[in-house]
Amino acid sequence: MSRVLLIEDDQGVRDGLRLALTRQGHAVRAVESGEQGLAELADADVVVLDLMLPGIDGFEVCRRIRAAGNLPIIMLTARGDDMDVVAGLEAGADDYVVKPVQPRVLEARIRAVLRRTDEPAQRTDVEQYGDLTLDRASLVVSRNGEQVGLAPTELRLLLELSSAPGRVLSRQQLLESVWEHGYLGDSRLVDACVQRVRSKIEADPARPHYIQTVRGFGYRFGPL
Amino acid sequence: MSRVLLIEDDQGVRDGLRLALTRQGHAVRAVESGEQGLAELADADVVVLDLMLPGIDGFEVCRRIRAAGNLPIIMLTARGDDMDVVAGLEAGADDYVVKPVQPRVLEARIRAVLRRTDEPAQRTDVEQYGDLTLDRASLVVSRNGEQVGLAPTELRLLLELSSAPGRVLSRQQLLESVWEHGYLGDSRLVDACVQRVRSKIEADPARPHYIQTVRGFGYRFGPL
DNA sequence: ACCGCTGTGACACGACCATGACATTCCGCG
DNA sequence: CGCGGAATGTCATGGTCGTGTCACAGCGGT
Repeated sequence: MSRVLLIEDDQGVRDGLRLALTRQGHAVRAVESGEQGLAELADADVVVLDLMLPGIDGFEVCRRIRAAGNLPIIMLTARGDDMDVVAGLEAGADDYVVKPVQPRVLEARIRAVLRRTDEPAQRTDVEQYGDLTLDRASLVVSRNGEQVGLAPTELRLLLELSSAPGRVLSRQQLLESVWEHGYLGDSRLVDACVQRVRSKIEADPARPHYIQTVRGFGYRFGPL
Repeated sequence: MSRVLLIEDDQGVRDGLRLALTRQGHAVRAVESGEQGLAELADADVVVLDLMLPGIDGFEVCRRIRAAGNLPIIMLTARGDDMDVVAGLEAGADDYVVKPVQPRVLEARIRAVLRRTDEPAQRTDVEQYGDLTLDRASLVVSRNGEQVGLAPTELRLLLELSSAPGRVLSRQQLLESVWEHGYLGDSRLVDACVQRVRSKIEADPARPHYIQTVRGFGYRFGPL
């Protein structure tokens, strides 16, 4: 849905929010310091910023983000004092959320902020299958927010299989649509490619979850 | 400072907030029902909306305001349950504040919301991608404030790629849209031009940040 | 005529892929 | 219950393809 830059030094909170936001379909980049965050600004649509950071503190990070552009910022902190809220918003934050926060509340606030700042050009070519995200426009595949590097043929194979979730495609069909040369005796070609894709997107390639073998027929995509 | 429409049925809260916001320099119009509020929308820059209202309730008022335009809405309510917050934001609110609220906190949130919504006035053809600035009106491209001299074809290529950030464009597509002659066997034309643009806008052309190669498919603009 | 832009070809290099041999699993049948 | 064959998984490797890179020549404009 959108690219979230999460700056949070507590690893537990960081991982929890990353997982939750990823599940909501966001591309989350999580870093643990302000310096790292400032280096990643170009890749973000919105920043979720903890105030208590090692090194340069959250307020300073906020000011620098403001100076660099008009990227929306949601402050996330344990300090819910009125003075803190006012100071945070005056520093340029778009919203101020007090920890602990329910992920879906945070997600709703992210959406509310993006509604204001995002252009109507929303990217909607993303598909979500469990913890697998598949963007047919940018041709990016990611798992748990982690981008997966697929080779061209592997990517074409995955796209082909996922374009018909649940349907079994024979090796012959795949050879025609993915490799474009229809006839090729018996060959482990498709098998080998499927194997490579599995090794990259499956948690346990021996027990595939996304690309399943249908013995005697071919392969099928999709968690069923 | 700005015109605030306060919709709140409790007279004590209403008068208190009106006084406080007026002191901050806002022009406050305070009404006690949704019907009255909806009649006053034209004169407001931002709405502070109580959810517990007699007659039509706050959610319905919110939806009607949304339907009427994109006037920013701050929900103000005693119900701070997570579900309520999510529901309120989903209904189209820009912010959600739980009573009791310090007037200056509310004022800071009003300012934060207005900072976003007043901006569309400066809607220009200037786009910002990281440290790259792209002005589609004046056709000026600059990096870190430094103007970049691009040749006509290079500029068209960059504009084409950046008009669909994140989307992968094939060499064929680029030949058609940038060069306007569709068919041209195999040619390194696009590659060469991409290379030239990279050498001018990328900090490290060997590891491009803005124009990325998607092996086997084409090129993609924008950091992902 | 100069100069910058643009298209083209040659070359290098790395990544990828087709291939075949071998291991493993699955399934039916004795 | 075990066996055998077929289908599939796994792996290493050399060849091939895609891309980066460069130099150069035509061309058009100032």
